Amino acid sequence: MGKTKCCDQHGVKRGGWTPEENETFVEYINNHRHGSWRTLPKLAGSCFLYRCGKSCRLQWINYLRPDIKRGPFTNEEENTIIQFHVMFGNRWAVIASQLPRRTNNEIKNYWNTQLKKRLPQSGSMMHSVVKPESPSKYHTAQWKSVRVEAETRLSMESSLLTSLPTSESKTRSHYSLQLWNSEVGNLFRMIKGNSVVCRSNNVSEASLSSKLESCSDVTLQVKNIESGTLVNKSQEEQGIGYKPKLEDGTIESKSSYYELLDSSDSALNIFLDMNDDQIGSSGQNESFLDTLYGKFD
DNA sequence: AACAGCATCAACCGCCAGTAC
DNA sequence: TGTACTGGCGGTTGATGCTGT
Repeated sequence: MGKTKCCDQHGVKRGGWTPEENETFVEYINNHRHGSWRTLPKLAGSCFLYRCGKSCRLQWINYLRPDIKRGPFTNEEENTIIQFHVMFGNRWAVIASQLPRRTNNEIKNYWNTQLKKRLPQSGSMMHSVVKPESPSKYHTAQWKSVRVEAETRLSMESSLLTSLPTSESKTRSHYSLQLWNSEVGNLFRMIKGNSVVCRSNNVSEASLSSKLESCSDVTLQVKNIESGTLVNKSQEEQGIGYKPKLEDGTIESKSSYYELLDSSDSALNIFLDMNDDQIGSSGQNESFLDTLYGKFD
C-alpha cells in the first residue's frame, strides 16, 4: 500500500537534535506521555519541534529514554549479544530484549562496528545449490541440498555435541543451545532466511576456520533437486570417505568420524522433523524451543 | 599543520504487520 | 473486505571524531 513519508511535510526539521530540543521533548513526555507518535509534534504545538513523529519516537527510544544504559558494552553483554545473534541472526529487537537497557540501534551498531569484524568469514556454503524458479521450491531445494551437504560435513560439527562434559550436556537448554549453535543449526537457519555466520562460544576461531577450510575440500554435487536424487555423488558416498582435517593438518581417524556422524545426523533429523509451526519465525518462538527441548527429554 | 582514510554512531529510510475505520 | 494509518523493525547513510602519514 502506498504510504506517505511522514517527514515529507514542509517545515519538518531533520538532522541532529539540539540539547534544547531534547530537553523540551523530555519535559513534554514527562508531563503528557507520548500517546500517538505521529500526532505528538502537533499536540506539543509550538513548545517544540518541527519534527516528524517517527523521528520523535526514535529519539525517545534510542536516546532520551531514562532507563537507557550508555557507555561501553561489558563482556557479559557482549557474550549475550553473540549468543543470541547466533540463535536469532539480525533480530536486534529480540537481542535487545535480553539486554533491557540497551537499544536495538546501539546493539546493531556495536555488532556492525565491533563484533562482526572479529568473526571469521564464512565461505559460500550455498554455492552448489541450483536455484529453482519459485521461492517455495527454492526453499525446499535449499533445504534438501543443504541437508545433503550437511551429511558430508557433520563430522566436523559433531564433536561439539559429543565433547561436552557429561554434567553439562545433560542440561537440556544447554544441549539445545549447543545444537542450535552447531553447524547443523546454522545450516537450518540459513534455509530459514538467516545468512548468519555462526560462531559458538564453545568454538574457537581457529577451530572454526579449520572447519571452514575443510568444508571447502568437500565437493557437493546436488543438481537434480526436484527428483531428490544426486546426479554426482560426493566422495564419501562413493565409499572414498571424507576425512575432516584437524587444526594441525592431520586427518581425523575414520572410526571416530563415523561415530560422530551418528549424533549430528540425529541432530539434523531433529530439525527436519519439526514443522514450520513448531519452528516459528526462524526458530525464535517459545514453542519451538520447547519442541526442541522435548526432543532431549 | 594539513590531509586522507577509517571508525563510530545518531539519524533516516523503506518496508512490513497490526489495527482502525 | 479493502484501504489508510501507525508503530516497529532492520538496513543504510552521513556527520563527526580519531588516527596515521
